[in-house]
Amino acid sequence: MELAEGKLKFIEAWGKLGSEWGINRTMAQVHALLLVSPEALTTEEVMAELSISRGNANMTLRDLIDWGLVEKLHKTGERKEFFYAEKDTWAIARRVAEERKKRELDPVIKILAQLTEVKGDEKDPAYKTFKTSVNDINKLAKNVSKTLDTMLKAEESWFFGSIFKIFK
Amino acid sequence: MELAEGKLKFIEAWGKLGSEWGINRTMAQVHALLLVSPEALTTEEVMAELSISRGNANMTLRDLIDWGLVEKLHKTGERKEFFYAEKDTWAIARRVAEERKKRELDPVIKILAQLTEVKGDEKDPAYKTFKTSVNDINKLAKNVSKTLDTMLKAEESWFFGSIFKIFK
DNA sequence: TTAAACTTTCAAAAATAAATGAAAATTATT
DNA sequence: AATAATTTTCATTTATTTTTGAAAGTTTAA
Repeated sequence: MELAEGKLKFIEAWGKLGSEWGINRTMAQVHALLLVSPEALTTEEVMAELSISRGNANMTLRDLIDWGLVEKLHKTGERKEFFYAEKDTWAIARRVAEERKKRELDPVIKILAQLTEVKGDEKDPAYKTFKTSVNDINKLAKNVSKTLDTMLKAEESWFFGSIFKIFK
Repeated sequence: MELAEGKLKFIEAWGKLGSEWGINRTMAQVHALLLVSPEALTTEEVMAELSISRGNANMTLRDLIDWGLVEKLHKTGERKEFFYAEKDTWAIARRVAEERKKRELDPVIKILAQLTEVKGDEKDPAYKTFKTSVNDINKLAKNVSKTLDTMLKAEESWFFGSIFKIFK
């Protein structure tokens, strides 16, 4: 396979995975494009490579910056802005996990905590089932949260190395 | 908070979380409803509780069955079908992880494997960056996959218990 | 300060995803 | 076998998400 074809396949695959996980397809594609680009790209270049509009490119790049996955660079003598993607895969995974935890998991945990406070008749099966399900999910969510926190603090080596020693 | 209000809040929160993670909002809501229902419900009941159409209820319930989260029951003397949700939170988490891995992660890993085969000029920065990024992501994806496989085989206690001993 | 270069915004349009509901298909009952 | 109950399908409608592109805003340089 040629580089050009591989690049397209990579961008396509990354975009598909993103959209299946609730991330805008274009955002994932722009990220993929920047990931395989050795140099920082301009908005114009992103627009041309992916055939997207200026507005879309601008908003998507801004989102990627918000996610901490891309940084804006200025080249001396150049007027326009350049965009460069963090290339460290482990750092990327951490940023994404961190951001989604904060944006999505944490709010749910807050609501679950409130729901464990719901009072009712202990004899009522509807109440008992509600309470059990909410309590169990709450416990799971808190454990996931705790595990993520630990992973986020850990170094790359934790994931790529020693962790597997505890698995048979 | 009253049970009725709590139930609504739970269904709403579960639906929102689902939609943020690429799962149809209604599907997550139907799942939430069944999770807090002590008895198996009929299609009619699901339709009424969530104000959705028969077609929607039917398709959603079928999807939940495909995901292995809900089972169809038949009550003696009753003509219609009843739907009951698996209540074990750990089992639910495992089913979801397993299914998404199979449906979404595995295909991407296949593509990444192909992309590591792309040949090119080792002097070309574009090629070098492509190769490095693809290789790194491939390595991460395979590690995630391996970790998930191990978790899927493990027992609940693994997650809720001993794992935390390795964390400080 | 003016004008050109560039970036951002956002209302409207397009694309995509989800829901409806009535008809068709299936299944059970008499 | 006819009919009644129930489930499934799917063309159409509705809702949601994403993209566009032109206008407004901003920055830089002469």
